[in-house]
Amino acid sequence: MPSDTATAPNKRKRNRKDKVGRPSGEASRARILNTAGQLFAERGYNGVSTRELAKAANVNVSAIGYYFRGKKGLYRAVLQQLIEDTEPIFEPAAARIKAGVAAAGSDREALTAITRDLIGHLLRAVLGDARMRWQMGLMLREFHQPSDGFAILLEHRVHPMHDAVAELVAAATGRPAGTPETLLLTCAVIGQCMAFGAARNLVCARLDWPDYTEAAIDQVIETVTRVVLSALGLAERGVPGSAGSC
Amino acid sequence: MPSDTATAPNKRKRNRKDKVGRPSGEASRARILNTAGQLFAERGYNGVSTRELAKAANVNVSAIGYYFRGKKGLYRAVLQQLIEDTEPIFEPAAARIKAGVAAAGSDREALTAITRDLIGHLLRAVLGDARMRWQMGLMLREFHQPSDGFAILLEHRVHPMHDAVAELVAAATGRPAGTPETLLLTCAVIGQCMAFGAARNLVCARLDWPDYTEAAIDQVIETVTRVVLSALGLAERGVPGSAGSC
DNA sequence: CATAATTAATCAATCGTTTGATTAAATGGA
DNA sequence: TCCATTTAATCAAACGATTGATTAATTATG
Repeated sequence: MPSDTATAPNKRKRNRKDKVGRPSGEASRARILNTAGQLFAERGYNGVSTRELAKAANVNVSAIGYYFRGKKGLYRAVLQQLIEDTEPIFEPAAARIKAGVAAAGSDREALTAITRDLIGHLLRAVLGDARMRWQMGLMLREFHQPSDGFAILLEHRVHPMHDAVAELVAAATGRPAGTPETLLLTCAVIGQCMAFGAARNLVCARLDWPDYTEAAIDQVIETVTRVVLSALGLAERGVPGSAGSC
Repeated sequence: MPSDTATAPNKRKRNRKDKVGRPSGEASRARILNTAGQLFAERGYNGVSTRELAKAANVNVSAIGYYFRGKKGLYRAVLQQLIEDTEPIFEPAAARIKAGVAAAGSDREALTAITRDLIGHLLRAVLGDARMRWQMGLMLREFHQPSDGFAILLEHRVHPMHDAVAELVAAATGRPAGTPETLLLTCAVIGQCMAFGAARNLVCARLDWPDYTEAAIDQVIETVTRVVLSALGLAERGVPGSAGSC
């Protein structure tokens, strides 16, 4: 019988050893969580049935109710797990940007380096790493069709990252960080990266790519970096790029 | 019983009067098509049941089978209708860009004007017009999770528009239109606009907007226009913007 | 009357969820 | 050490509800 903590079966009561019953519970729970994340990301909440999910995760259907109180609870748990998993990636990234911007002052060379670092890491995460890939897919789904979990996603992942990038944008443009102009430009910068993740099929179709290869990702990063740098007025001169006709 | 044309019930057979039976068939068909488009756009194919759909369109459930041979047929018809509806918007827009670029030659003022026109029209379509809004929502869904209809969407709407914008990008950057750099930059430009449509909830949350108002759309257009112009090296000087530190 | 349009009723299949029983490991008294 | 007890985990089976689809009958119009 599931506990009232909504995230784990009854565990709290026995303090002596805390280990009774079968030992494979944690593994099954994690397997469900992982499989559900991938399937929800690629087909949506309504596109995946609990039976198919259970079969893919090699568990019995009732395990979903046992561990997560049902399908909706599982979806919420997937979002929470997503937040936890991306913590060690996003948290230090945001912190590094903030610290870098504070240290850079008005040194535009330094701001350029920070921007390059940001775009590279963001795009490699969104387009490259297999796990991060479907996690970003799930986030994109939430952005376009928010569920109950959209709020916590906004609070724990979107706002911190946007705030950090907004400081970078503010430093580059010389505007305060809270102005609508800065916020919109921040959305444009981050949106530029997300777009290449969301429209993966479209981009690959246009470029005649089978999928995002390592070399392809490098090309995307180069393009986006140029766009963002020029948008922030940080475009380096002397590089055979698209920006700067001065 | 539905006909074999997959888009209309039996009509071709009677040539004498060609008008027998009830006259409201076309209206019902159109009502289903329109309602289905909106619902599919906001909740996805699996998120809408035929019963709910029929109730929303004020028709009997069997009308879906009668007019469209079932749910899948209805979805295909929605995509085809979408293509037809957006024809008078996209076709002349793409043509105007191509003609404008050809006429502009290397006149950067003219290229700037074309770009302003493009971004303005595109964003107003994606963010403003109620009908175009959910149509774009459907297209974004297809981009992220392609169905059978993705191919014709690609052929009739994506490729023509991308080709036109690619010519503009090529003219602005001085590169050939077919190079990977040009194609990627084109994806970046169009993706920039789509991103503000896809992440509507996110943008509004960040800007503390209830929704995209007329004034809000103007601000978005201004921001995106600046980004794109600077990315194309068309940034006008003397404007208190973010680009150009020359 | 002929025909197109619409209706209610019903179909098998699948949905998410729940049940009761069973299995496997850890526990504690002898 | 042995064995009954406790607990967590897993399972097959079934629940009622809903799904997309289809049927046969009815309505309305030229």
